[in-house]
Amino acid sequence: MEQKQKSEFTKQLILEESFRLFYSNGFKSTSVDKVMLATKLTKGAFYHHYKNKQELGLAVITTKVKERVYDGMVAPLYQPGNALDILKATFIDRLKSFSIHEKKHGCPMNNLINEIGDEEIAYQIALKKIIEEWQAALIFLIDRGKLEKSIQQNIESKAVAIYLISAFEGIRGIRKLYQDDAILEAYISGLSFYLQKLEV
Amino acid sequence: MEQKQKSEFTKQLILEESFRLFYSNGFKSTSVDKVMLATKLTKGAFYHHYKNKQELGLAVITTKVKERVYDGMVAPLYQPGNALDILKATFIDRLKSFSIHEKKHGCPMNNLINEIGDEEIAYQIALKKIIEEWQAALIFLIDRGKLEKSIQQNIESKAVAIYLISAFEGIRGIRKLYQDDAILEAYISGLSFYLQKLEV
DNA sequence: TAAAAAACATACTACCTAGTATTTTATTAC
DNA sequence: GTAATAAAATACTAGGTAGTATGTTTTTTA
Repeated sequence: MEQKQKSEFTKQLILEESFRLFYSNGFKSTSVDKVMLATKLTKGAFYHHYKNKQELGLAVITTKVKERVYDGMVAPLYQPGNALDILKATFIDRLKSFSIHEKKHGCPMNNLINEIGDEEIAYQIALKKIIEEWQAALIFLIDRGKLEKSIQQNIESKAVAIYLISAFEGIRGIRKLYQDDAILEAYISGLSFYLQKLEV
Repeated sequence: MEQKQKSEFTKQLILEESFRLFYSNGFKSTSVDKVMLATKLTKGAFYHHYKNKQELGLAVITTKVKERVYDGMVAPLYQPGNALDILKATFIDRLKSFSIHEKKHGCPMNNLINEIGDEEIAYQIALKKIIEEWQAALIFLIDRGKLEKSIQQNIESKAVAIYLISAFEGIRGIRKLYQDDAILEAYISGLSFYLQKLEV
């Protein structure tokens, strides 16, 4: 049973280093050689654990990228409390909490969507799954807010969910072009106004 | 004077083919060789007109990409008429008018922002310029709408402008993951609700 | 403990990459 | 018409790319 652990450790190591490199330098700019240099293992180890680079890309999306979005943007939506407050907290606080690195390099998911989201159907399916998990959590929260009368009844939960996600991913990209946070503050101001209009 | 025309024609040809290939396959996946194969010229011609691939990338951004955004999303904002109607028309009609190809491959500007927007400051400056031209047009229109009492006085024009742009670019990326327009319809519904809240 | 299998290393292939050096062809200026 | 110059073609370099073939070491199983 020791071999399985070792194998799992290596696969995880490759996953972590490749996520890190994909995020910093992009998917296409990150070669298998570069990933394996970072792990201090060799190409032989890589092709023993993964069929090819696409399989690695998919593994990174379905594990690291998915977990990142889930932890940061999905799980908080299932917490108890006033629905609108949770929306505000999740979207605004998350943005404010980003490191310099995360502001400079944008959203790992959005980067992949725009770099390779139109290339392989397999990538589309994997990335779509993350978006839909996020969307479902938002719809759940908005519906709860309607029931609990903190959010207006007449709005379309799905439309609001998509509009929130779109704007968030959009600004993560745009922020990459700037050296300071002024653009984020404008976004937060725009978002706050929007959320206010959802209030009952 | 015939030589200058020929030179200009070649530069334009290279620009057009590279924009097309960057848009379809991405910037990094498009080699100088591929571009020149499309022009039916050779590498010698390329390096006679451009210093390197970065200079080509910048030229594509400052001409083709910029013009595309200007024609589709900026110029319409300077037309006369009810400000809110113009906002609706520009954002919603533009989205509805996209070809299958444009839906599949997203926004050329947003693709570049997310693929190379964190790599070179030169790219950032060039891309930022387009965003700011767009933003300025939106602020101008929203301010006009306030004056003409079709848009609420108490909103922040800049915040609304950034929120509109973010959501639009965001959905252009997300749409790449899907095979149909349902997600766009949800976005349009979300956008319509938002625009309605700007109304006086 | 020996054979089998898994984990990993080494060495390699075939091809693509940006960019350069040099030559040929077309155009312009005198 | 000829020298100079611009436009473009050809041939090349040095290094990176994904992936393969094969060998070695470690672990498991019988």
